[in-house]
Amino acid sequence: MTRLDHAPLPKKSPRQARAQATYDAILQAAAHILTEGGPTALTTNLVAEHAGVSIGSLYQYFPSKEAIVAELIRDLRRQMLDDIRGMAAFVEGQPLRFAVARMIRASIHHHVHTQGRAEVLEQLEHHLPFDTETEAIKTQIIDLVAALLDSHGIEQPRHAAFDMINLVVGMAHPALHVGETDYEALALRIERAALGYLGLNTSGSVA
Amino acid sequence: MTRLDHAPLPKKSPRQARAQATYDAILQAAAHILTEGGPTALTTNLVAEHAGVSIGSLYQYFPSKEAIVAELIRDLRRQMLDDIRGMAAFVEGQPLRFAVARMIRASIHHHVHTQGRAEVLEQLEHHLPFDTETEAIKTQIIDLVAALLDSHGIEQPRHAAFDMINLVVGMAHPALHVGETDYEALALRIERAALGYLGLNTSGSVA
Amino acid sequence: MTRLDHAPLPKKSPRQARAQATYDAILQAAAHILTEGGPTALTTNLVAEHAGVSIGSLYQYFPSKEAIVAELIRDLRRQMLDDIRGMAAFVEGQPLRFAVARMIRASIHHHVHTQGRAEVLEQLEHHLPFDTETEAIKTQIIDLVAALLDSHGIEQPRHAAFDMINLVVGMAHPALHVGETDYEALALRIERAALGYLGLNTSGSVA
Amino acid sequence: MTRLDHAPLPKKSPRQARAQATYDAILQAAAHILTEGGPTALTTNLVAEHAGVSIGSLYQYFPSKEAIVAELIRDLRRQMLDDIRGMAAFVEGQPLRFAVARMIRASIHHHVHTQGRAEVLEQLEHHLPFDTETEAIKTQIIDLVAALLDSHGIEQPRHAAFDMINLVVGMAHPALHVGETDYEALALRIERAALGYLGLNTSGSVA
DNA sequence: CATGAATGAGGCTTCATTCAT
DNA sequence: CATGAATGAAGCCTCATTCAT
Repeated sequence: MTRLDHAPLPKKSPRQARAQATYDAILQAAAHILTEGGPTALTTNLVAEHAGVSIGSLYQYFPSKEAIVAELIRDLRRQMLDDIRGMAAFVEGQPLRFAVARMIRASIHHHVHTQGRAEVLEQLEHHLPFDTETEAIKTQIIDLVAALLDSHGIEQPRHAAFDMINLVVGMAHPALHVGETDYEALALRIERAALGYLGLNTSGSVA
Repeated sequence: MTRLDHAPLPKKSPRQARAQATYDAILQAAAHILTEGGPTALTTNLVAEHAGVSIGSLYQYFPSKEAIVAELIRDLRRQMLDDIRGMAAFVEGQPLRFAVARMIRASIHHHVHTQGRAEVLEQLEHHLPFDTETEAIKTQIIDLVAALLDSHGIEQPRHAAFDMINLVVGMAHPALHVGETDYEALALRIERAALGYLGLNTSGSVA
Repeated sequence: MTRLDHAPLPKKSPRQARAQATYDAILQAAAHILTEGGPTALTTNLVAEHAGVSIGSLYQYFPSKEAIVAELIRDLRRQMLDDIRGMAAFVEGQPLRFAVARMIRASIHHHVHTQGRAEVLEQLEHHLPFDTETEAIKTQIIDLVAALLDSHGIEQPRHAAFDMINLVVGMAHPALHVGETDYEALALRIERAALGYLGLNTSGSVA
Repeated sequence: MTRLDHAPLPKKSPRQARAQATYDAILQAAAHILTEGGPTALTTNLVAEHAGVSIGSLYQYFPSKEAIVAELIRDLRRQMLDDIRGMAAFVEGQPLRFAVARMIRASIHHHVHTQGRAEVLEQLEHHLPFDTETEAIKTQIIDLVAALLDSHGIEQPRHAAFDMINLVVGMAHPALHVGETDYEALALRIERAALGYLGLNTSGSVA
């Protein structure tokens, strides 16, 4: 159960257009199977079939099944980072309340958009060898949020960023999972908790 | 994709003392393997071996591997319910702030106590057939918290209970996973979010 | 694949009434399971359960599963022999045509009466070690029929007896299996073949 | 106890020459094991071993053990149908006596040729889910014989075909099983019964 | 490079049988 | 003797991966 092996990287960077297409098809197929059938449904043969390539070809592009999952995770994290980057740029110079509101909506949007892919992949990530790039991205995400909080004078910004992300995800994810569709109402509820955490007194009370 | 099958129940209730010991040993072994090696490490043969019984004995008590996991989940939920019951009784008549503080500590304690078992089991629960008892317990947990919140005048208490539980678990769980050991500090941070959610203004600000 | 081992005999002759009851209950349970669920449904534990005894007790009376089946087969053959004996006595001194007619009806009756038990048991018999008693009974059955035929001047009576039995069973069994319920019509059809075999010209033609 | 499931079909038709060889080897091995050791000897691992392929390969071509047996049965029935077709064409326009004689010899030949495979497979067929193709073939066989009988003015030709087939098989099969090798003598005995059944008076009597 | 046939370790489960109580 | 807990060999099957064509 070593957790220190080298993370599985894609075997080779696709040089040609066709190769790139195959590569992408495999990832898409894997993502699709994962969201539809869960982790146990993800078999290399099924992925190859869905991707319309032979099992042999699949192994040309990925050294192992884990490598596919790892790449899926990296993709997701990259996209997350991009979203957060965009959001951070957008709220630059705006008051903290506004920034927090944006962040929460962005998070909800992200979850809805990736429709459950995030859930399964995060589960699988736990049982994958440590991946440098993924960790780097996660660090960047924390850093971005921390910088944002720091610029508003929040103490221990990295700590706070960690908590904030967990708070938002922790509340949004189960609600969405259970079928909640009123995203704005959900966002407002999460906002109360987030602002409370940050010590920004909210005007009214639920009680 | 049926989710309506019969939930896997233990096959046969142990009548002799020896049987009870075997039964317990199997569950303990399974829990141990799950926390140490994750879902993929959980094989029936390994469970039997760790439990010090034959594979045949394992199948005397559980009709399938899933049934073991299902029972583990039920155990966890029952324990959760007990903890919450105790907590609810303890905070009876106390102010909401106090109740919330207790609830958060209880939750953290529970997580620490079950050391990650909760995480894996919740993941696995998603891919198991619907289990009436487990769902019943979860409902009772929500009901208890909802009643608590309701007694303090919180609006939409069931909704709030759902959010509160996710908030607490969502924040506590990753922090503990990452190795945080200052439980009191963690509790205080979660408290700020919780009180904010409930609209109970906190005195100071982080900023 | 030796076929020469000793046939499995019941472990001990039951001396007491209770023992006899248990012994019978086991055989009945086995017969029932066999007719209902076929050979694959016959497991020792299930037999014990149906018989209302513990698996340990079952093994007090029968040394193995095969022994149960072997006893079931012996039972069936004994009953067959009895039926044929009765029939042979009944047709004593009657013309051959009459005897044949009786024999056919008796055979059909026997099959209907044991409702499929005969089929399954005959199949199983092929894969059981040679059983002296069963073979002895089968010989006696042939002998009885042969004597009957001989008394009517049929040549090579043992050979003819063998053929006659197969003819009757071979025609009756599939027809009954397919659901034929007009036993008399079936008997008449078989009779034509039997009489033809024996060289007793039938009055009319099907054509 | 459903009998309405899909019949087990071979999983994947072999595209390469190597594949076809593997496919055939599996079926041959299964047939061999079945005739030598009976149903209980037929294990997937043994089949794979005898076929000289890995167990994985076996499951590339057959989704289950039952599927192998089902295919063996279909093979046998197809071959039977072919034999009967040839025989029917051959006796076209010939007198019924001649046709019957041919049919009986063909049947004996078929049994000898498939050396007991028929016996075991017919037994196993009872415990297999309904197979459309097999049933279709059986119907065609009956139809062919019925047409033959009908062309000779036999009443209720389908009924008669059913009886005739059972008569012939019912007599031939046990005799051959018991080791009879004088096929012509056997054929003549069966002929007497068959002609008797059809109402074609035989010249002499056994008596 | 693509293909897909082949591999085989290993997972789940059954069930005849033994044996301590 | 009865009980039923325990055993474990052995069967069925999956699926990640390799390799000849």
